[in-house]
Amino acid sequence: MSGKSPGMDITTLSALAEPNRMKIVQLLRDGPLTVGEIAGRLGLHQPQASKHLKVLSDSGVVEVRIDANRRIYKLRSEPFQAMDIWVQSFRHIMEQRFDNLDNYLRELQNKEKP
Amino acid sequence: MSGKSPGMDITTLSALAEPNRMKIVQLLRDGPLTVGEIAGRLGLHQPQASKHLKVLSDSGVVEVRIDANRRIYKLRSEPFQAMDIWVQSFRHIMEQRFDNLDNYLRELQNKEKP
DNA sequence: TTTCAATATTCCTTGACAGGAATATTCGGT
DNA sequence: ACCGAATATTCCTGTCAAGGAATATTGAAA
Repeated sequence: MSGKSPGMDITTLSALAEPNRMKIVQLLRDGPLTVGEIAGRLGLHQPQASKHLKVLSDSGVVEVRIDANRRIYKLRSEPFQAMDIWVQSFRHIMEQRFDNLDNYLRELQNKEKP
Repeated sequence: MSGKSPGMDITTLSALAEPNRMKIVQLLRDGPLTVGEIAGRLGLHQPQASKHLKVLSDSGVVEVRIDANRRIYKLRSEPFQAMDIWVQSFRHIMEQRFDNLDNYLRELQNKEKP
C-alpha cells in the first residue's frame, strides 16, 4: 500500500495530557530551560519536575543536553510535526462553517433518509 | 492583556490519549457512524464503545445526533481547530531542519557559553 | 576529599480509569 | 401492550500514574 492515513502516536498525547507537563511544554516553547528553572516557574517541587521531564523525554517530546551539573531541556521538533500532519488530516472537519444559515441548510440536507 | 499564547485544553488531549478512542476518532474522520458500526469495525464490545463515546462526547470531541433507536456520532470541528492553532504556536520549533550539516553548524553555535 | 548545588530515583499511598459482565432504557414494529 | 434491536448505565476489579517525602547521584569548587 502507499497512502497511509496519519496515525498519531498515543504516547505523545498522553505525555501532553497532564496539566503540569502541558505547562512545561508551553514554557519550553520560549526556549530551553534547566530543571530548576522549570520547577521554579511552575511552583513544582524539583523531584516532580524531574519525573515529568522524564515522561516527556521518554515519549520523545523533549530532549536533554547535559551541561555539568545542569540538564537543559528543550523541545524536539518531530512530535509537533507529527501532530501537525495528523491534525491536517482533519482539514475537512475543521473547514466546517459555523455560519448559522449554512448550518441550517446543511441540517435540511441531512434530514433526507438514505 | 490582549495576546494570549494558545493554551491547549487538557481534556481534549486525554480523551484522545487512549488507543480505542483514537481509533474511533480516526474512523469518524471518514464520516459519522452509529455505535454499533464503531463497535463492529473496532472489535469492541458495545458497552465499551458507548463508554468511550461518552468520554469523547463529554470532552467535546464528538457530538451525537439521535435518530430513533440509533445514535449517530460525528466529529466536532472545534477541538481540531484548537489543536491546529495550538500546534501552530510551535511553528518555530517545527521549522528546525534535520539536515545534518545544518545541525552540526547549529551545534557549534550553541557551544559558546553566554 | 569534603561540601554544596543540581538533579534523579525510590518507596509509599491514593485516586482515576479501562475492561468485563450484567442490567436498564428507549424506540419501532407487530 | 409486547417484543426485539440498539444503546446506555451500573457495579466490580485490577492496573497505572501522580504527588509527597526521603534518599541517591553527580559534578564543581574550596
